[in-house]
Amino acid sequence: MKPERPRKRSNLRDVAKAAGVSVATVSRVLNAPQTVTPKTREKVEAAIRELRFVPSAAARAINSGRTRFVGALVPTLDNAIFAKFLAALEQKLGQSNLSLVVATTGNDPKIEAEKAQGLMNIGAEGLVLSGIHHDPTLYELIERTQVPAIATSYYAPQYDLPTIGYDNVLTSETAMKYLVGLGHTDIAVVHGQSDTNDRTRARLAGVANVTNAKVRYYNNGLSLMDGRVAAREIIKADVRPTAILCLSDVIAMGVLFELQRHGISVPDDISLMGMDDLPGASNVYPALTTVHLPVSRMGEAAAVAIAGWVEDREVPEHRLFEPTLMERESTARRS
Amino acid sequence: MKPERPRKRSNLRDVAKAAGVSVATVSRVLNAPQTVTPKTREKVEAAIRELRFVPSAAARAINSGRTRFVGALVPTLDNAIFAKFLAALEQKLGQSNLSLVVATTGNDPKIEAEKAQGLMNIGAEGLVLSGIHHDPTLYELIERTQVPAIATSYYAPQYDLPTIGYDNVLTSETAMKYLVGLGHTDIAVVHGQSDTNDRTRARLAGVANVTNAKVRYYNNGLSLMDGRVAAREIIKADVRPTAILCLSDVIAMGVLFELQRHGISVPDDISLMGMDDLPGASNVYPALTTVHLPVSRMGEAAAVAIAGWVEDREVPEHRLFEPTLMERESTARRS
DNA sequence: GAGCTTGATGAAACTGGTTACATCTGTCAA
DNA sequence: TTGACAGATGTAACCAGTTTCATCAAGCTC
Repeated sequence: MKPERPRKRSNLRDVAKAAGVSVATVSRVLNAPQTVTPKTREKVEAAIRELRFVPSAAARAINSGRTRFVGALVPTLDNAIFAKFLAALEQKLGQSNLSLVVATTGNDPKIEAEKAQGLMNIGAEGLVLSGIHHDPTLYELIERTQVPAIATSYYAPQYDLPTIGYDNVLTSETAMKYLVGLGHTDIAVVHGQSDTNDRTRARLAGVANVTNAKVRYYNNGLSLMDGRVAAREIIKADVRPTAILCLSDVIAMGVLFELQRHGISVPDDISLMGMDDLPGASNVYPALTTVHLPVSRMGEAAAVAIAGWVEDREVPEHRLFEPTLMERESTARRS
Repeated sequence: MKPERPRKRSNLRDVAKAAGVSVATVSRVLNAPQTVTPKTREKVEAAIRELRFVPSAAARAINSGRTRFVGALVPTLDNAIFAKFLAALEQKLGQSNLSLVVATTGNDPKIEAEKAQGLMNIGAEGLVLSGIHHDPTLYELIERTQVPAIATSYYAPQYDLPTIGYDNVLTSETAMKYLVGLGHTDIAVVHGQSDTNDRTRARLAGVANVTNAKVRYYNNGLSLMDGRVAAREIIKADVRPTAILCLSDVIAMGVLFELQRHGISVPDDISLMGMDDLPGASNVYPALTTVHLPVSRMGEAAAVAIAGWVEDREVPEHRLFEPTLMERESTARRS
């Protein structure tokens, strides 16, 4: 019952012929209708409808040199932190009439480099990267194509690419100092893979900067389940730490749920602290003390930066976003 | 210190001239290197490096008629259900060498139609929609451009576009029947906006299909905070319901946290059930009884469907994914 | 009625690739 | 020695738009 597929997509010349005008006139109807007499315009518009003409994006792009989309490379969409970032990025890019192509890298620099190449192959006008740890191939790609590229989630003013993000060292330092300030001297730190993730590495460095506490490290990935596994490890210890710092809220929530499961009260029996301030953090019970990272504002800033670079060739400045301690219910003074 | 930006991007002819060969040869070096003598190939490759030549994606696209990306329109990235969907979609599309452009609509059909137009303007080869409730302009766009488009999260075999998704009516019916089976006859149902969201509407219809229980409805949006607000409402009632069914896990978790905050035990004091089976559901304490929707498999199926349509003009079949009851710890027989 | 301006339209060049077809060179068999 | 054939390369057309510049007609002034 479907209408037969027209043998071929019609183009400008087809329309011009059908309307009895030149291609230039059709082009004008499309881009500057007011310069065309209403009478001819209507003829042309009728032909366009008749032939179901849809201008080819590629042909436009070849003339303007613009494709109007940028690519973003993130480790995963599973973690709300990146989803929130992309939401803000996409939202703000829309204001500059730019679209967002998303590619996930699974934290693998090789895959990231491949996907970046793929984005360039389809015509991305700019790249938004996560972190500052990338494959040489990717740097070479950026160098070769001279594509505008910024690094996010990480502030590093001496870095080759403009960075827009946080001082991840300071972030965990803030958290550690807060816990130490509450009297905790025996702290479990739960984190994700540090080998491929520069933010985790920086956060671990921040932890190490605070020397007046004993720290035990637990490395178990970045998921809720990983947090739960870590919690089981932690409570098995002969002498339990008095506080747990998780370098991501997702982990912290996993830890919290597992502690609850074992009847361990937070913060009465043990203090728990997260990092990122995801929507869940303020809503769980007890509400999670954490370090707020303004990920949405960062996403917007990244959008503005890459848009300005792409549109007006304005190379953006590095941009630092301050973390804020969110003191809530999951931490208490050491009893 | 940066090297001066070359006044202009170099193109095929520039390279050809520099290497002392024809444009055809350069093109061959790019696309079929084995057909070119090693000696000439090297000359050309040297020129390419020298001039920092990068082939134009648009020019390629104009010849192949392919842009190699599809667009996905989702209500939001804030809810993990869509993030998971997109993750699977992007992942699987990659296997067909297709990229994914993401656009968020905020559940507004007008915005959705605009963004869809935007996606077409930049050359999307296919569209993946959420749900089956769309603006007439969007249908018109699909009709006019004849772009492959599928609807997801919703199975509706009589729908114009191929649908890949669930029977949302059955999903909530399953949940209701389970609760009734546990002896609950006074159930609170918490849901998001039904005016713009067809899935919510279908789920409400499923609830209404189960008639042997008294149902009280609470409408408060789809966030954790909305769940908490609903919980406060629910416990204010003179006679509390014995079970709460939330038409989304996010809401259910919000309800759970608020109940915990008020010292109300789940499931001893009240049974709680969610829907979707997000990663959080199985990890919270008590683990949430819910209806599992295979969102990742659906995302993969959507990718395969749209890829097959775009690449091989195979119009996909409607595809139904079965929900599974996940009986966990948050529900109990009515005491 | 000649001269000038203004507005609408068309012809053709141009964007940057791919590719059909022609040409040229060299090898080998008859 | 010639013809056949294969392999490498070049010429030019082609994709589907935009844009420059020329042309032409209408309207206005003097």
